[in-house]
Amino acid sequence: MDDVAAKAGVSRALVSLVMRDSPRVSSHNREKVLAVAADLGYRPNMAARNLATGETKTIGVMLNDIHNPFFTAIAEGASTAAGEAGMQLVMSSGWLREAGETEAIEMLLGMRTDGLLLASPRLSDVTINEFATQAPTVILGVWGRWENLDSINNDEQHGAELIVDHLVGLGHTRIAHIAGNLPAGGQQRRAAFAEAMVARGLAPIIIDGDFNEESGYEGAGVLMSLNEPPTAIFAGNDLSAIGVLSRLHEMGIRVPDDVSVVGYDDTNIAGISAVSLTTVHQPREEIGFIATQMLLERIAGRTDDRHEDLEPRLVVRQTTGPATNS
Amino acid sequence: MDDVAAKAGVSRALVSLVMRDSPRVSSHNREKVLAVAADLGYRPNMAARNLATGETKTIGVMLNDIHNPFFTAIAEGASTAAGEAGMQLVMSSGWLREAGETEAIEMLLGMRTDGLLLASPRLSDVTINEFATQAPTVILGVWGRWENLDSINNDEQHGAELIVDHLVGLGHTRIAHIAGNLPAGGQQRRAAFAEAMVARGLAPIIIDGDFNEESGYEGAGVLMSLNEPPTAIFAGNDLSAIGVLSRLHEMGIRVPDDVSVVGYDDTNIAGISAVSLTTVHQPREEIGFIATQMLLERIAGRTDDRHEDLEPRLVVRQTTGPATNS
DNA sequence: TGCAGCGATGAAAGCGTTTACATAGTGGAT
DNA sequence: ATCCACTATGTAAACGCTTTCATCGCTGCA
Repeated sequence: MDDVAAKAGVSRALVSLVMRDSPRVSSHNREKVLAVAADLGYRPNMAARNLATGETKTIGVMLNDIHNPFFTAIAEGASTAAGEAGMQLVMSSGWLREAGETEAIEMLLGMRTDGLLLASPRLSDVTINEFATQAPTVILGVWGRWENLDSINNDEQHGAELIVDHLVGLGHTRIAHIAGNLPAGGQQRRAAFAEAMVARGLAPIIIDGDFNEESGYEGAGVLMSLNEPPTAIFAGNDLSAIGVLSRLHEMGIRVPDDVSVVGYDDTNIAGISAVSLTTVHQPREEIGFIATQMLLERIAGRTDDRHEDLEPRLVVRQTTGPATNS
Repeated sequence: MDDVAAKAGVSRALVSLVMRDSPRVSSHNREKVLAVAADLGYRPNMAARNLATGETKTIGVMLNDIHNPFFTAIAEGASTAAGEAGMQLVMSSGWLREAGETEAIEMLLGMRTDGLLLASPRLSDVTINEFATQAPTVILGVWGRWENLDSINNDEQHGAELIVDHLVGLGHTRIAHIAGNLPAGGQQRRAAFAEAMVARGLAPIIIDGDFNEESGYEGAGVLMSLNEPPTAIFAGNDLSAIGVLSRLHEMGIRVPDDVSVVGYDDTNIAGISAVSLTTVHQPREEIGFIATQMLLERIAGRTDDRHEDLEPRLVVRQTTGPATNS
């Protein structure tokens, strides 16, 4: 900074003003300083600025799993909202491991991002509430007892009902669910499914999994080897539905002729014609966008907790069809 | 920090030593300090530490497009390598826009990450070489005249030959390529394709696109409306191949009966049974892993440039088949 | 008894900014 | 000439840590 000031023939203070583009600088000097800075490759040291101002103009995003297009879409929405507010995004992924998430969040907290956006963390309520005391936080995709943070969620109840109704309407009665694994969410999706089934007098078939392809793949294998295999499978999310499709395909089981498959999230994979997965739509970019706006409000000083619920919508494609009587 | 020192009844210096887990601290005091720190929710301020030490123990990763599973796989490999070396990863995405990439890199440079990993940037050679003077840099996925940085690449020449040979072997002669858009790469893949075709006495059909679904979708539409449409389409990467498949499906064109489709990268989408895309395999995680190791070496002081070339391998699945005589 | 070595201390400088403040120079309007 | 608004300057403190250095008390060993 000294170098720039010297070479531009102005004071350090002025350079500082220019770098923060303050309006109280003559355009003449502004340009001069910027030119010299570019020439010298000078770039303000964010660490120093951060130390001095106490803010980083950065929001930290922890994504449950960067492999899942659902989360990258959320990141995209977040990026847009942050950009509009002149903020940067720092992303980190939990890599589907609890320890990975903790590390990622610790890092973000360590770098003192102005806020924290947690996309479907698998940590416990308690842990998350604790993190939330350290920085303005918005969490999305999981239900829990939140304190001191905003949340934005999908109405799991309704989503599960949409799916069950759709399948029941097609004549299915043996419907299975490959559940995902999100402790903090209190297994809402799984519970909602069970409830919806029971409410219709049907027995919920549920096996454990995780929100990835492997567990869909494994789960489908398990389910189809039952004495009375299900005629429809509701996977925890699109990714695991893809796994289910692969396994069924390998087993020579036709979809939807023999078995119907439903996902959740409506990621772009679901829309591919070759896949054409029936799923529940969630406005992904919008979720990220709104969540970030809520976070910005919180950073700006809002202190009351806000909890938003988004209505899911069923998208019927070609992986669901009438049940075969067997 | 003062608070922790006070509450633990030790000096600030000692707390500092503990936080950096220096061996010169008695285990008694270490535990005590750690306990107090956890209790108080104290976490060293990275900005301050960074200012004092001049290093961040962080490597910045700029991904061409976070939506593309190819890049997230690379990030995963990078994360593993970084983790082993006690470093953190900060990711940012270029969102397929040049300005987005510049911003992302500027941010990483601003936060003074110890190194820069650029995954298929679309910026010009000149720009990238300039950035590389500011921090140890490794670039991957693009060919260019690099100075002062390491690179790791795919042998495009060979990859294109594999594809062309495969298709020609199936009897195809009208083979089209939907090119991607990476200025710095000098359009290597496109050139390699053209060369391979010409070498076999065939006319290369090439249209412009970008490495995403949309451009595959658009491109397929354009290609199939030609008077003499191609019998095989080589998309720039898997993502755009997916777009091609969708468009063909919509147009009622059967794959591979009417038209064969080939991708590039062998992302996990390609492997889905429902898609089963013939493509060229690249060891994604490994690329990220190796690139990060090279970067770590560079950070550690190596100054000579290293350029690695990885051999591609054709994975034949079900989107390619014999050419129909038409 | 003396000495080495270890663990700990306290003080102080430094990292690169921002920020507040007091000061000063330059026109232009009055 | 006088005054004001505007732009710029110089200084100094502060941000929260690391690092160095001289010092010190303790333990155990020769």
